[in-house]
Amino acid sequence: MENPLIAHIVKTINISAFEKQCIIKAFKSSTFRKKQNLLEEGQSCKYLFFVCKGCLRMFFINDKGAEQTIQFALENWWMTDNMAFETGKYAAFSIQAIEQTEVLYIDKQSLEVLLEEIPSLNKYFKNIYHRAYAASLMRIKYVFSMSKEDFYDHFCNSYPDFIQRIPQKILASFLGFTPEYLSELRKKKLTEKI
Amino acid sequence: MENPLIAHIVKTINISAFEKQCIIKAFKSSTFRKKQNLLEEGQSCKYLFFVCKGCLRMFFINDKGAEQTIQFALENWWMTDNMAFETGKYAAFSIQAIEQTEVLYIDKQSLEVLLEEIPSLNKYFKNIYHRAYAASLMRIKYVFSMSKEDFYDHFCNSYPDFIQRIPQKILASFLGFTPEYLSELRKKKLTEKI
DNA sequence: CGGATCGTTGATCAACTTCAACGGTCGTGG
DNA sequence: CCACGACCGTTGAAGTTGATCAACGATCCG
Repeated sequence: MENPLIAHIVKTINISAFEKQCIIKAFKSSTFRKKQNLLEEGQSCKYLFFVCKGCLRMFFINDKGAEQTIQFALENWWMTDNMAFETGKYAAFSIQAIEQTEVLYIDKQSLEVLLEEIPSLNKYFKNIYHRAYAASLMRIKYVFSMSKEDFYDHFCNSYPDFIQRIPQKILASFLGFTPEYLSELRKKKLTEKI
Repeated sequence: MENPLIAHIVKTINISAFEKQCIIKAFKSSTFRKKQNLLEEGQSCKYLFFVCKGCLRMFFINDKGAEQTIQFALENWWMTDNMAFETGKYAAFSIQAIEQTEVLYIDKQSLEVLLEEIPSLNKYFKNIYHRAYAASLMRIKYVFSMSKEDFYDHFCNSYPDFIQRIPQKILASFLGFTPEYLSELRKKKLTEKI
């Protein structure tokens, strides 16, 4: 029975059994229940999280006082406030469990030690960030090129099973519109289908 | 007189004189004139570009046939269609010079060889993508939390000298609205200042 | 059972787009 | 070097999209 993080790492780089042990030792594990915060906006961001099971979301409070979700992390995704984790400054975002979620986590100093011990991990993380960056640009592309309605359709088609797992309020804020408007769209889809 | 790429790399990692030579040899240089394309949407994306001087933009054609700019690359920035460069699939974006621009560029195979020769470059690129990813998330944050007017103000305040360099049409599409509306905003700012 | 939160509905309103038209400027070919 | 065409920025009128606000029923959780 292997650690999901190790399983994920060996998809991109080769590591020895000893290195696997180093990695396993460097991470701690924890479970968060629904709605529990892993990080709060304005606090310092100590950890980098890897989702083994469950689902996280990253959000911030906008000028109207509403929670604005900006991304999700499912199984095998990394999540932290990258800027804050790296620089030691205060977090611009909060991270919260959407459902009960098991994570592995590591602090910055331990991560640096680990990267010294296993330099090839730099390649692994290079790939992780590379993909995350590319995905993020595609997201910007979609935001700008689609109407809110099309954006909703596109999301439903791309992640049909995932929309079942998240409250509509959160989905609405992720897509960039109000829960009321989402409600209207859903109604429209229903009448269209009949 | 040092190569700007080398100067940029040594800010994050230490490399030997020999390694510097390897890097210099691996890249080719080229100059593109204003409006010239470095990459076209739908074609294969062969190169990764590093801007030595000038300015590039990445854009795509939206469903209304208009060019939608999604990011810029100034001096010391990397740019390519990451997804297409990595996977070998067709580019989702075009890349164009906004002004006369000098770049260094490398193809995927040469880059892979170089990364084998100088593994510490993985760390350098890890940092590049990490920062690009974080910046991209901040951009999404701004898009969602600000009105178009505030977004425009924010951009003007953040890059006061850069707005002089780009046509308004391109700036409007980058900010996600029409040139007509940008024109209205500009007029409004002028009357407000008096 | 009771309170809080969530999704829904409808009316009103503001932000932004669309379209068409005009003057200015830039670059290109003669 | 001039003249022409193409493109760019601007204006204003009319039209859409999506936000806001308030109110109600449903559901979840303690």
